[in-house]
Amino acid sequence: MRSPLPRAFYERPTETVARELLGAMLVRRIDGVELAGRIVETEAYLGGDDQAAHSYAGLTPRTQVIFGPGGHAYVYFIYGVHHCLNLIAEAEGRPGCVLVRALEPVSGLEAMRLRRPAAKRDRDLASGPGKLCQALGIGLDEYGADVTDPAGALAVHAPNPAAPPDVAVSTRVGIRRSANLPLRFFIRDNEHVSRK
DNA sequence: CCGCGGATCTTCT
DNA sequence: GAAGATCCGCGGA
Repeated sequence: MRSPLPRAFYERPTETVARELLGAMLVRRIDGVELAGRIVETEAYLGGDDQAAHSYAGLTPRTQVIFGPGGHAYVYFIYGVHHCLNLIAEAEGRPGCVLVRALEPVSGLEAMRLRRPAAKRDRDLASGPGKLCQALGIGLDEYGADVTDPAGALAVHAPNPAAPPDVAVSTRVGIRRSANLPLRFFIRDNEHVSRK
């Protein structure tokens, strides 16, 4: 009997949440099937003076959920093509979110392959923020979803405490502003990380 | 393996 | 108008 990580896990400093999400299991129920992947890469987007964060522009219809309580999903559409999934950190009233950048597929691989026809190998299924949303069928319908809800279609389960990941840190990928901050976390030498 | 450009929508200047 | 937390197919080495 598994249960999702509680809200208290998320309502902590964003960097801590980003680091400790490594190794956790993202579980997606869709079309009667359960898909799951281990989180192997994340990035923290902070409140305050992090100019790369969407919340830097203030509270807007799009960024509303980032200012709400922790443990909810922030999904947005980018480049007219892809969706990206974030998990909200910090308590209500304080912005902060964690971009889920890559998963190691664990179950439901057949369904993931059907959703990702461009993936030639299994390491292409979810090794990027847009790829993993496509693999798991995550879109704007999941905006605001409560990932601490055991009955929800999207949930996150605790990592195995007996196998703590070897965590590496770098600058974030694909941004221009506040680009020099060490806010990207990934599991060292994992084949499913989006890039070196 | 590496670099380049197109796709195509939302948000902000 | 333009940039953007991206991905993919193509061509060349």
